Amino acid sequence: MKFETRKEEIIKVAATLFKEKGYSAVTMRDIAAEMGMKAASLYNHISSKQHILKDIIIKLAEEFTTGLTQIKNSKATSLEKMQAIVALHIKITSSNTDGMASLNNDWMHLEEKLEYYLKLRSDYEDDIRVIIKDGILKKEIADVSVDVILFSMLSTLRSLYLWIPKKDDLHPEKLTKDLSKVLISGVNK
Amino acid sequence: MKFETRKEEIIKVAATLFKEKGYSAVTMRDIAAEMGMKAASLYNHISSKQHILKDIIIKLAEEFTTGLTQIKNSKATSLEKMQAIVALHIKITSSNTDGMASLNNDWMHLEEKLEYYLKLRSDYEDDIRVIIKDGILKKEIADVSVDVILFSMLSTLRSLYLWIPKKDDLHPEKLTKDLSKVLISGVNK
DNA sequence: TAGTTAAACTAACAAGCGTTAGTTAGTCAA
DNA sequence: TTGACTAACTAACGCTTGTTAGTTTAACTA
Repeated sequence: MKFETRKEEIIKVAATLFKEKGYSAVTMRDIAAEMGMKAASLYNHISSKQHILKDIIIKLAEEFTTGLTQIKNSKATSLEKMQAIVALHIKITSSNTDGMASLNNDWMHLEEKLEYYLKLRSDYEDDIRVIIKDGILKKEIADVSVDVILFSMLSTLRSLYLWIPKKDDLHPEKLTKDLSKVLISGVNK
Repeated sequence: MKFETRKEEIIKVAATLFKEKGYSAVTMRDIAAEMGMKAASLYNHISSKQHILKDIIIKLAEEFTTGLTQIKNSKATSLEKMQAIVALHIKITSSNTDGMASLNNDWMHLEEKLEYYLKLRSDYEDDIRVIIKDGILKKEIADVSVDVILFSMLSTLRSLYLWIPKKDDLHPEKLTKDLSKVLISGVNK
């Protein structure tokens, strides 16, 4: 709180409200009220509502891209890379669950940056697809449809923002271990 | 198309638009334009925008409740019940992918029916939790955290609406088999 | 102390919102 | 042919939206 600029405070408050009701249902007056000021005063710190959304989403999307690039270029096995992806999502999501809600649900309201976001996302998915394919080739991963594996894994990881805040006593390492086990080894005995 | 009432047409069109932009960002004028009429004319068939949302969401939520009740009361093993839940989600989702988007993303904009919806949802999750617990007790399911299993499974099933429309050649039985395998047996060799 | 700046304010704008009232044109049964 | 019904229309309502302009207040800086 201490060293946060007023702009960062507004973005954080906005992200919380966006998570609850979605970008379109939140008004500048809602954000201002939560900040204890009038809507017009927000414009001393931010340039537009759209810009707030962009700041939230693009920052997170680029974090994911950076993280995955490191994993991709490491010399871990495919299964180890999968586990590292789980850890990456848990790390980023638990540091900003509110922002993750916008990333997942409000990306379509990006205007100028929409195309850029879509590129980041499809590249991200393609990179994971390559890791899975490689794992199947090296017999580390079962020969099921690549898309089914990718979809199932990403669905779970992208929903973490809904679930992590409910666990008040979060141990990222333990969650990474448990979730990796369930995603990779399944749940049957 | 033939035997659809005008009201059903409007609800279907609205669901498609809600999926693309979310309930709050879709205007009655948007829906009307897509129907080839003026916004005011919609009110000859529906009573309010809110009512359209309610029709979409509550119908689906009740379908899930009915389906799960049947599974719960069957004498299948826990693993068979899990597989039946996967099949239930695939069946309902593929019959109405657009509506599923509203169910997942716009339930918080329900007004009078919000409480009822939340009750259906939490009962639904509780019923699945019981099935998982029972499976762990009977050594059919690995002794991992019940919540991790529930969360991982439901995240994937709730995201099906995003993924099913992309597969133009959908075979529900094959998808059920593949997805059950990945969710239950995992992906490693 | 005087000048500058940061960050709040009030007031207002044009545009868009969901919805209502009243009207009109076409279709069918009596 | 008349009367009722259906489903569209135009026009407008009161309200809310994001945003701008201009002003005020208080705190630093010279």
